Amino acid sequence: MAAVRETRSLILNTAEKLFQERGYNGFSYHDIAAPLNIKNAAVHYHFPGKADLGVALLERYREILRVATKDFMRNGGDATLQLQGYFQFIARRCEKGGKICALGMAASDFHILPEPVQQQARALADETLAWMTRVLKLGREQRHFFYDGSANARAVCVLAALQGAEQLARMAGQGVLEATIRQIASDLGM
Amino acid sequence: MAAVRETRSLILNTAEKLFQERGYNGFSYHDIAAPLNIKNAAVHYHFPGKADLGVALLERYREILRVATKDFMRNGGDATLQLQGYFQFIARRCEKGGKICALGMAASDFHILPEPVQQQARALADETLAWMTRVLKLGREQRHFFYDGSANARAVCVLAALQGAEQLARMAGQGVLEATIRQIASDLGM
DNA sequence: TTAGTTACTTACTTATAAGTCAGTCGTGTC
DNA sequence: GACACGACTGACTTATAAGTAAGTAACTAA
Repeated sequence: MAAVRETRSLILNTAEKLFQERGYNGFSYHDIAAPLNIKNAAVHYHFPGKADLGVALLERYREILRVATKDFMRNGGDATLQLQGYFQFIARRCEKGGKICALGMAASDFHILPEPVQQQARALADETLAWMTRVLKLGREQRHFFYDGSANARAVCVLAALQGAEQLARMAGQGVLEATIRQIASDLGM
Repeated sequence: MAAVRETRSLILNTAEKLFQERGYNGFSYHDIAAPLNIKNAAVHYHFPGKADLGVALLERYREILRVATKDFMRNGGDATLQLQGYFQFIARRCEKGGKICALGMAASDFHILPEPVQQQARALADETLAWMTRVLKLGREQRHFFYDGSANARAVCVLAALQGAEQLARMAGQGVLEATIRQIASDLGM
């Protein structure tokens, strides 16, 4: 028997990878169970329905983001560092196998997600946008970034470009993501 | 009985709508057949396998784009008009029901697409990027647009931002797409 | 030492998707 | 007026996904 809660984490890891590669409808309980050498029903033991799995997935994802940005959101700090951290977070998660970050995948699968998973997806989008807006706002005040328009409109633009680039990269090559990140950074005067 | 080729077009219309709303794995032959009051098997008559349907869908989509840009690609022309046309094309296709344009959906579903459909998706991405690059290149030469960096890197950025915005708009509201379009236009000095 | 709990497995059920195939029905053709 | 053809329908098959129920092995606490 595995250590306490061990299997649950392994299931979430595997499911997250599959979700980012293939989308919510693109993997089954069997696809999760097989590489872990457990049975389909073991996954149902930890996550009775697929919606439970989806919610847990996005909750964990939000938690990672929240931990990484908590201090900045509360006390402010170096906006450049925050943004570069996010660039790395995205690049790392997408580099091998053309994965798409959970936010982008949740967005494109939005209409086929069960309602509780949609709620998580919306929360993730809201939190990410709120954080990005604050980064750009503080960054401009600190004269680290330079841009026209409201911080909010700019945040939407930057986040959209990152999400879109991850996806285009699947078809037009990994260079697309790197080129976009460089261009965004350069546009902001980083 | 329907007029010649009529049903085929209706199937493609319905499938395209479903694809843009729910993704490749998110709809079935039954979902296409039901609103047209035909049977599942009638869809198979026109498109034996789902891959045939996917290929036909993207081929038609590419054709629409090609027709709309053919003259510009050959002889040049007003870059502002081309770009504004694309903004409208995207906004119209996405406004109701949170659809995502076929390029973006193909990207996020890429790894679950049958190989022939992947080829179509790659071709669509390449063509769209080539067109966007030419628009931005000519537009700068004509002094309609102003931007830093290569036309190619900028094209990737603009296209990525549009694709990403469509998707974020599903979760964060339609305003996101409009804000992004305005911001892109403003950044280019339009 | 036994009763309970956790983390599973075995062996199903049910639903739905993709796909097949023989047959039907109207339409123009010779 | 028989015949062929295009565009379907009806009635399947097969595969796979989600989900369930009953049973079991190992540890845990009274």
